[in-house]
Parts: sequence; structure tokens; C-alpha cells
Amino acid sequence: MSSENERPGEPGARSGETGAGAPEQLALIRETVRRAKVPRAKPRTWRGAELAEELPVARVLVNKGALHLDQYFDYAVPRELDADARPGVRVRVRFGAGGRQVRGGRREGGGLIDGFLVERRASSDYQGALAALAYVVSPEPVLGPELLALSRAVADRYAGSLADVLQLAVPPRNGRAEGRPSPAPLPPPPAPSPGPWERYEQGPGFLRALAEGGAPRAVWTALPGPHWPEETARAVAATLASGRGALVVVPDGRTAGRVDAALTALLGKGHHALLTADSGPEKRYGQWLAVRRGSVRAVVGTRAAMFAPVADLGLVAVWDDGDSSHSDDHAPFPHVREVLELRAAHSRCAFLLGGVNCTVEAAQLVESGWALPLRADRDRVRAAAPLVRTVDDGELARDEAARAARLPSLAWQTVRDGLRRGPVLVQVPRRGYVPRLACERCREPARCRHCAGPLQARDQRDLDCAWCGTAETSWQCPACGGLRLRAQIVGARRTAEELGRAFPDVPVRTSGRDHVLDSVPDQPALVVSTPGAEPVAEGGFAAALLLDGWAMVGRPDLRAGEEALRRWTAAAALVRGQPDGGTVVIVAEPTLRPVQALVRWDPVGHARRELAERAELGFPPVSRMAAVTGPPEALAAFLTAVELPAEAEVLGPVPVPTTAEGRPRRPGDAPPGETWERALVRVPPGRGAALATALKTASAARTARGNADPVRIRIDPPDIG
DNA sequence: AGCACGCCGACT
DNA sequence: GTCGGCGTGCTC
Repeated sequence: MSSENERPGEPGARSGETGAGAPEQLALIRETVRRAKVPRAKPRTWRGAELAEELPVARVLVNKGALHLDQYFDYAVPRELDADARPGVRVRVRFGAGGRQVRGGRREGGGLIDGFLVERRASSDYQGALAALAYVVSPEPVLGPELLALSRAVADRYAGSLADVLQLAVPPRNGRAEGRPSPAPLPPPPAPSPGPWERYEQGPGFLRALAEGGAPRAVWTALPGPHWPEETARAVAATLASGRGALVVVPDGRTAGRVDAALTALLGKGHHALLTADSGPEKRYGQWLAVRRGSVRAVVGTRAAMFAPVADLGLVAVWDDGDSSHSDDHAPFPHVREVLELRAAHSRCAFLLGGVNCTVEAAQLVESGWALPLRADRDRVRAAAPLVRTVDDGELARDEAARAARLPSLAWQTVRDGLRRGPVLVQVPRRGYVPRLACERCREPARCRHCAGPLQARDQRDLDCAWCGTAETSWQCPACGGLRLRAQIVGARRTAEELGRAFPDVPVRTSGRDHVLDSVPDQPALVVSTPGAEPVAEGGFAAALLLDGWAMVGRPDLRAGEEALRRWTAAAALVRGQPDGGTVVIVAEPTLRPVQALVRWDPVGHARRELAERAELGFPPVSRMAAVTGPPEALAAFLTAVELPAEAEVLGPVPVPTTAEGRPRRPGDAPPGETWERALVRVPPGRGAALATALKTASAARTARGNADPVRIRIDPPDIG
């Protein structure tokens, strides 16, 4: 090779090996010469390998999560790697301060590290000599330009690093799966008929738009009952008919299985892939590759599938966006709904947010005009929904057996009548919910007078705000003037057990976290289930009893009401419609807003009212919030340094509540023995991006200095009290 | 995050 | 003159 081989040492070459003095001066001269003589010249590599003739520079995203490394690095492409080193492939490179050249040395400093080759270029902006790519892990281009752009946008949205997002977006490699060829793609299926979509006024039109290659965006309030997987499948089929791909993300593997079954029933196998954690890494990566290679055009999966590189994306859909599993539990904690919104915008494709329920965010999408509502008229709703009745938890039965089960008589009768006609669902709360404080008289949640955050009891007498820490010494209910607070949980699991004893002839089956039933036959049985684990009943449940009223509404969470309604509605949607005798009894205070929304079966109205209230109080999603957590000194220093947008408001910091009993440790929790603090930062609508940028910049500056403890940043924090 | 460089004080 | 403390800054 040319003189490149023998180039003298770089600045920083070890002085010990230089016989002559003043090595730094030498280095300075070399530096000057190099800058003057070969600015942005063809890349040189001190290892002296022959380079690729065309586009000899590889721009690489180095797979390290640190924020200040959230940038590309240029490497030289050796000739022998030219063919494989295409954009999108996984590579390994030497990276680190040890990688400096040693005069005459063979030394290769710096460890081998994974990365993605992002781009091939003719030259580099970097002034130094480029290191060469160590090797190409595999020629499979896994990171296409669209996935890269999406990941970049997600990283920005969540003040995270690109590398962190790519860890979520690109599954780990599996050689065996990569070696197998993917099947040839099937031709697009014909456009499906609307089928059960006829029940929605805009349904057939929505399907037609998909089939014709349009990009409609809709918030779909699904009718209760068993048809939504088929409806989802038809939306996918219509998109495929237009020659485009489709992506459906659901909360869990069980639900994915239902959509998978509906798609198979409609289109047969081969059009779609199922991307869930249950299928194991090799199979899953094989499926992912089939999608990436364009041989499968539709995807159904759980949250990691939100990044699935569907070719020529025509539709993104999310089912039940209020389910907490749509929020990824790895940094930067992206939410499926938000990511799919970004995808719809990037790919200019259709967007479908469906659910029996309606989140505040979904209501906002409609309110802002970004999406159109897709709903059935009231008559259809009344025909599909069960009859919902409430009993106050104070009311006790006269019936002796009911009293034994500590159940009001209406609940008792409903169960007894239901059991004559089929299975009866009993929803009991999961353990571990912390109640929040509310007015004893009207149950209005107790809120801070300064920032409207939730009040918590510091000890028996004193209250303070969980957001800003302001003490409240003389609380009075703003709604009814009440002076006393209460925190209540219902001991309902025991009630359910006793209920089972009260009906000794009927089998009792349970479904919960460890033992989830998929479906139950159409026979009399008591099915006791925790929220989210309810099985489907063939033919629908004859009745349901919802026993977790207060435990749910009383949770110290901004979403408590919405979440309670979501879970009740999900359970009630499994019950037969009112014309078929389906009845639901909820044991809860009848005046509560989510209880009333359930009785009227009006999730949209509930979400809209919540949205209006959140707007008034400056709550998310109308304003955007970020939580910054860390050791007190680190957090204080961060808050001093960060240059927030002018409109930003900092609440707190307050000590992070000690880990609730029974709750697993979550990222953002202080490590055992340490007390951390948390500040909330909120900005008005439209300033979310500015907030994320400011937080990321300040955080990057901190970590770059490397001396102080880092703080954790979470955009859209869950459970903000 | 590593890791090397370089500038300072205590030693041969 | 030389060893080694850690504070600082870079990594293509």
C-alpha cells in the first residue's frame, strides 16, 4: 500500500516511544499539516487496508446508549467488505479512546462494538484518520431508511437516544433464521365486503378508502361483543387489497391470537405474520425478516411490533390504547399509540385506533380534527350492550345467603339468575392498589390548590401535594364543602370466594395473573377474574358482577377514573347484549362519573369530559409532562442547568414515594436505601418537542461531563398521581 | 461509560 | 529524573 501505511503517529501518540523531545509540538505540526494538506480527502486508515473504490466511507450508528454519543461516526470501508457493507447492515467497529494509532505499532485499541451502517458516502467530515470497519455481521439490511427515520423521531419525541430506540426497533439477530429464505409474497387479496362494519355508519366508507389506497385516520369506538377481531381483519384485508401493507398492535399475546385467527379465517395463511414474545427468538426473528423482506405484507403483534418494518405501509392500527402494556418498559418508554401516530404521519398512511373504550388521548385526536370518529348509533349500542345496574356498596341484602357473601341483594339475584342461563363473570380487584384521598361526602378527589396535583397524607394530620410538595393544612372539598377525607379499598376477593361457597352446585373457575383462562364454555359457571384476565365466553357471559368499584376509582392516579371505566367496559363487553338478557351489576357509588358512563355505555362522553377537565387543569395529554428523577443534588443541579422553554412550569421536586408494598421495582424508582426526588415539568400544547429537546440537551451535557449522577427523564410519565 | 493523556507532588 | 495520583476530554 501507499505511504498511508507508514503515516506517523497521530496526535496523542505515546511520548515514551519518541526519542526526540517535545512530542506535543511534533503532534501539533502534524495536525496542521494534515488539516492543510488533506482536508476531507479520501479516507485513510492506519491499518492500511485497501479501501472500497466507490463510497469508501461508512457512516455508522454506534450501539451505545449514552446521549452524548447519539451521533454518527465515520469508518473506512475495506475493499473486501465493500459488497456486504451496504446501508442498513449490522457491523462491528473498534470504538473508544484506546483506538488511537501507535507509531509503528500494530495496536488496535478500543473494544469491538456493535453498530448499524447507516449510509455510504464519498468522503467524511471528520478531520482525523478513519478507522476501518472491523467486519460486517451479516449482509442482511435490517435498518432501512424508513425505520431509521421513525426511530429518530421516536428518540426525539421521548428525549431518548437513537441507540436506545433501535434496541427496541430491531430485534436481536439470529443466524439460523437469517439463513432461511422467506417465502415469496402472495398477490394482494380482493377487497373484502364490509361484513360487521355495516353496523357503523362510516364503516363501509372507511374500508373503501383503505381499499382504494387512501389514508383515512379514525378513532373507532367498537360495539361490545365478539366482532372486533373480524372487523380489524377486514380493515387489514382492505389495505392489502390496495397493494399496501398493514400493521396491527394489540396489548397481549392472547388478543393477538384472536386477531390472528380472524385474519386466517378471512385470508388464509401467508398474508400476515404474528409478532409476539410467545413465539421465541428464532421464530420471531424469522417472522420479522419475512416482513422486512416484503414477503409478508401484514403484521399483528404486541408492542414491539409497533416498529415492524412493513413495506409500503398503508395502515397502522392499535387496539385498546388504554392498556398499560402499550407503554414500553425500556428507555425511552415509547407508547404504541404515539409511535403509530408518528408512523402514520411519516408514511402518510391510514390510522385506526380501536377499542370498546375511549382514552382521553383518543378523544383528543378526534377533538383536534386529526382523526375522525368511527361509531355506531345509539340504537346499535343499546342492542349490543348489556343492561348495567349499580348498587351502592353501603346497601346490604336481607337475604341470608347474600349477607353471608356480604353482597347486596341485587347483585346476589343477578348472579343467581345469570347462572341459570350460562356462565357469570365476577371481576375482583388485583391486590396492591393504593387508594387516593377523596372527600368523604362526595368523593371528589383531594387536589392541591397550587398545581392541582393529588394530595397525600404525610402522617395522620398533615397533607401535602405529590407533585409540588406544597403542604395543605386546611383542606376543604371545593365541590361540596366537606371537611373530611377518606381512602377506601374494598375487600372483594374474599367476597368472591364466599360467593363461590354460596353457590355450591356451580363450578368456580378463576383467571388471574398466573393462570389466565382463554375462554370458557357456554355452561353455568362462576368465573372469577382480575381485570384484564377475563376469558371470552362462547356465546357471551349471561351476567357479570363488578366488585372492584372503589379499589379502581380510588387509585392515586390521574387516570384512575378512565382506567376503572376501561376495565369495567372490557368485562361488560364480554356479556350478552341486553336483548339476550345480558346483565351487569357494578357495586360502586352510583354517582361516580365512570360508573354513570358505564351505565349509559358512553365511553366517548366520559373521555371528552375528562379531556375538557384536563385542559382546564393543565394536565396531560393537553399539556405535556416530563418527569425528571434522581438523587436530590443531581436533580437540583440539573434543574438549574436546563434551559427550559419559557412557558415551562416546574413542579416540585418532591421525594419519590417509597416503593409501594407488593409493587415490583420499576425503572425510575430509587435504588434500595437511597432517597430520590422527582420534579415534574409541564409545558402547554405544542411545546412538547421543545421540552424534549431541552431536557435531552441538558442531560447530554451532564453525562458528557461524567462526574455527576445522571438523572432519568421520562416524557409522558405514567402514574403521576 | 471507559480509557488515555497530562499536569502535579513524593520518591529514588 | 521518574512514578503515579486523578481531573479532563475524546471516542470516526
